Amino acid sequence: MILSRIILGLLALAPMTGYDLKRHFDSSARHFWAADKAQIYRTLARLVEEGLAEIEVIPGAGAPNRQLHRITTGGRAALEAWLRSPVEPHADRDPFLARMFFAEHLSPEAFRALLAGRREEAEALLAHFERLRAEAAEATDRGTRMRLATLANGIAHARAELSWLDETEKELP
Amino acid sequence: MILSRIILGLLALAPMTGYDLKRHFDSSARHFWAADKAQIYRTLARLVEEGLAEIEVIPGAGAPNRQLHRITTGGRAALEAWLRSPVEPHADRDPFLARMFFAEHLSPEAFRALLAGRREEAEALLAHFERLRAEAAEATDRGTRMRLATLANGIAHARAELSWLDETEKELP
DNA sequence: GGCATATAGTAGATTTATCTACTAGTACAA
DNA sequence: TTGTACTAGTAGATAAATCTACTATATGCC
Repeated sequence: MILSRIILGLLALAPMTGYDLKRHFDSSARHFWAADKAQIYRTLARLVEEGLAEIEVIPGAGAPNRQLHRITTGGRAALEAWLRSPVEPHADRDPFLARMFFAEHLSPEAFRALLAGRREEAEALLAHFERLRAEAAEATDRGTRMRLATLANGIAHARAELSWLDETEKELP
Repeated sequence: MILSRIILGLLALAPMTGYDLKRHFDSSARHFWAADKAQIYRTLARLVEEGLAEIEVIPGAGAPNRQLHRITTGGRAALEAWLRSPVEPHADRDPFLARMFFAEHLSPEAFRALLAGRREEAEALLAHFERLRAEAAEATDRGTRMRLATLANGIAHARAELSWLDETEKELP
């Protein structure tokens, strides 16, 4: 499963709790992967079972314990093996484009609203990405520069989407 | 399920067999939805159960019968209700970007190969889209123009990906 | 004081999607 | 004549993802 390898990759950056991971998936990893909370915890449990990660329980004074997950040597090996394996086929599923494809069944107003909603989303996404990029310090090491390049990919696509919206709104008023 | 509504949309264009639908998902609908053959047939069966589509069996002379699926009045209503409902949240999952994010664990050669593979894919996709666009006659009706705009979206993103690759290969040789 | 939000995690069910392996005939080419 | 690819569909298992609903505590706000 790809999710398990992404989690290993994140744990290789720093030991984390399930909650920490969820925050990563909602911010820095948002442009390439989404993960449900339940799925993250389940996957972590499996990684521990397989010996690819281990748990250090940090007792919360009163508060619930934190289970800090740390990648093991075996985990690092599994991560690297995955990175060297053939890239999984990728087929995007975009509910907006699906609607666009059949939008002839919509009234002109409803159609314009559809495009407006997409624009709002794309703008929010672009703002999110640019905030992330601004937060990042200058890229010194190769790892950071690669993560920034991944972010640049999200920015490029968000901008492409906005340009396409400009054109489309002109073409199909 | 979104897939069922997309299938209704395609059936609204013309009555089709499961096989015909599969071909659509692999060509004209490829930039926004992928569907497994088994999933298509299962979904068709459900649509018939729900009265949203009906089957006309076309006996094959010797060859297996074709089950032509035709959208019903109820099916058209369901399609339009879906189009008017709020757009489903969309979170893309891109295995390539996931690897890119952790590519510091790769050797420089393996990293270059990763980018080269992505470039090949993007070029093939762009060629596929441009072939589709060339095949299409001039857009006269609104429906065709909307489908062409959907295609233009795919083209815009394929081009954005190629530009990003150009930059990234310069930035991270 | 009461409420919302963030932290941290668990449990179970259901829905979707994918994988594998079949049947069966047609068309075409080496 | 054997093999490959295409058309058309079925069956069952497994994997992955999502939804819903819980338990707790801490922190800050009005």
